[in-house]
Amino acid sequence: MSESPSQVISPSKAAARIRAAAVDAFATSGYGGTTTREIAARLDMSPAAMYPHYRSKEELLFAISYEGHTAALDVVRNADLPDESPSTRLQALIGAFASWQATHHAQARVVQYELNALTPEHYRDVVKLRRDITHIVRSVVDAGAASGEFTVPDGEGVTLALMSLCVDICRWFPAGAYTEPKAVADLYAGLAMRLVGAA
Amino acid sequence: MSESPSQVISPSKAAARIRAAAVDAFATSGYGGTTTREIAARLDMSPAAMYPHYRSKEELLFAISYEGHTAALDVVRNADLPDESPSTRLQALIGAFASWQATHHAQARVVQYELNALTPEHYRDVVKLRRDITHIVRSVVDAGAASGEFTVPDGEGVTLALMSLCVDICRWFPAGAYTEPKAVADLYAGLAMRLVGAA
DNA sequence: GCTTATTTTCTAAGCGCTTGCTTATACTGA
DNA sequence: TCAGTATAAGCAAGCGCTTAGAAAATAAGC
Repeated sequence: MSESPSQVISPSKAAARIRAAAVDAFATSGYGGTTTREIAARLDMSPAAMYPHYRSKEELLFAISYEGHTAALDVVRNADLPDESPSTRLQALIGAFASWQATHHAQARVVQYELNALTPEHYRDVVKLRRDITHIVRSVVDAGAASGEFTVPDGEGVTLALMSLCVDICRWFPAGAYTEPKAVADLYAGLAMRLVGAA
Repeated sequence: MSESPSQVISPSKAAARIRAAAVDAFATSGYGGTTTREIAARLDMSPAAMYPHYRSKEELLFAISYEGHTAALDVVRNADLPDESPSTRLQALIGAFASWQATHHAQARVVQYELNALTPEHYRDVVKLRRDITHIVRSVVDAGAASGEFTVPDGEGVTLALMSLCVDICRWFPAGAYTEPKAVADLYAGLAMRLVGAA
């Protein structure tokens, strides 16, 4: 019997430092392009220092990925305002999600782009969380369409585009005039209104 | 004196096969996670077979990256219809660009995500081409805003979003109901109209 | 509160294997 | 005939990970 996914994110301070160093390294050089020695070097530790905390390089990636996905899901969950109008809800949702992607763009990059370096089981654990996030967005899109507040010919397509926009932030942020997460959040909340054809 | 970037894409048939095998490998495992032996194995060749064609793994990546960027730029250039209205132009542009990203999603993935495995010089060569593509989209957005056909509070932000949407296709395509490039092209041409606030 | 016992986390060393790439040499089609 | 393309063999360096044992943190006993 293996431990549950949520137990994988060790609460220890040293483990958190290792994850942070690994995020920077993975975001810069990719998972396959990063050596365990390089992660250790960033912390002035010996190459073996990681192993009491994570049994393998892949398990370290999984901890980062799982932590990132739960954090993003929490942000989206907490941003939702079920009693408000679909327009208000969607703006809050997209603004919060976009802001998280911008603020944590290095972590987001690892989380989004290194998924298929995970073992199949770990991949499945993480995909579940991704589906949860998409589902929240989708339900607000559908609520707006049902109330007539949005004009949405294709809920799946619009949701895909909304998610895609936010997820891609970590690839380009920061750029041009958009160097602050708040600026990206405001831009994307407005564009989301346009995408769903809100009044 | 080094050769010009465009000479790097060898016209030989064997070189093209090597690039194709490398695209699949890089798209699956990332640049750092792919070995030159693995690329050779996909072609049933010896590990040394690549070196008469490309002097290093990085040069192979550059050839793929440069070829992909010029192909995408050509597609966008040829899709533009300078005599038409901004709405027609933007739909043609985004439709063609999105379609290319979907059709060549493996190549696009390497092209978009492995940029910083390139040497600084090679990186600069490629970034020039990226700017050219963005500039074409931007000029159509501005033309529509100038003519009053579009309502665009922030041309930079909208252009950023349009490019981001298209570039991210290679991450998720195919998915759900969107398994054909044409379906993605049509969806995105319509969404582009919404993003620029077209009538 | 101080010592002792226990557990956890680290390092130094290194194992077996793989890496990108080179060399020397043979083959092949124009 | 001969440049271009392939191969077999292999080098120096680097890889993920393991081990043995030192050091440091934590818990227990008095």
